[in-house]
Amino acid sequence: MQSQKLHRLELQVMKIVWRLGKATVNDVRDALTQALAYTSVATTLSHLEKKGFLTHDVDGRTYVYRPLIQENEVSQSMLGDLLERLFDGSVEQLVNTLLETQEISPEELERLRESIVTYREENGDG
Amino acid sequence: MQSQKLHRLELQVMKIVWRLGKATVNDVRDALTQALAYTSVATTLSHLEKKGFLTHDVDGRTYVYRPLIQENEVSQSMLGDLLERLFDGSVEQLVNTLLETQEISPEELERLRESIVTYREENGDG
DNA sequence: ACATTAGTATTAAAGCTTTAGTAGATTGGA
DNA sequence: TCCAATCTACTAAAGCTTTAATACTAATGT
Repeated sequence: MQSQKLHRLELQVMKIVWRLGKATVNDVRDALTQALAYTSVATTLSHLEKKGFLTHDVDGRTYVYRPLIQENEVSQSMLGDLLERLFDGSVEQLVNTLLETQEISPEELERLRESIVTYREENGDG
Repeated sequence: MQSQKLHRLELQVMKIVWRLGKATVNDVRDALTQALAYTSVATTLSHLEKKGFLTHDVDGRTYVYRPLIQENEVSQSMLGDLLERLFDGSVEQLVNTLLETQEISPEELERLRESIVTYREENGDG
């Protein structure tokens, strides 16, 4: 299995493909917020395919790319990586940093608390 | 203010300097897990200084580096960056991904819950 | 058939971090 | 004084992503 780490542009592009389900170069290009040459997008898609994140079907002359890896898998991998590198694996430290920094509404805090309680009931000492 | 984003080696080095409070090239080199040439470490420290993360005092001929930025500041910045890029700013999504992936003990779950409740009381609707 | 359009493949430049060699300077010991 | 050790400064190579130009190919319209 490859590293599952995506760089800035690669991640942007993957996010678009995940959202659309499948996408051509132009689909991706149109969805990007920044202006990029057609060939730049094509190269990036090609790289992502070579790295095993995408594959393509052919429609006429056009490549239609689709994900070979799920967004969740990449999210978990990259978040886990940051957890190690930044917080020495301490989930608590990470969450506390999050609480300190982000402005979180009471409603979201309540949902967070519920998530934790639910998770604890499902996996915990029960 | 600069970007406050540190790359792999830069972060490793900063972590050592943060931990030690101040450090020479050899201090950092000894603390690194991987073997690196003296000059590689020196160059990295020099880069970090140029970027404004460190400064140095002179002790004899030797530079003694010390942080100009706190670990917490960098952690917040980099975590916030990942939050945006990976989870579109949704703290909930991030935390849920964390819960799914990491094996968290019942004790740690309880502490997480308490953190959230405490935070809510301090900042919330109260 | 031919020109135009719209694709992909190839190649490479630009910009970045990482890594380290070499040179120059300074200190300390014999 | 001179040699060895040790430090920084300078330079640059290697490896990476990003960006895009150019070349080539296939389809389309007239």
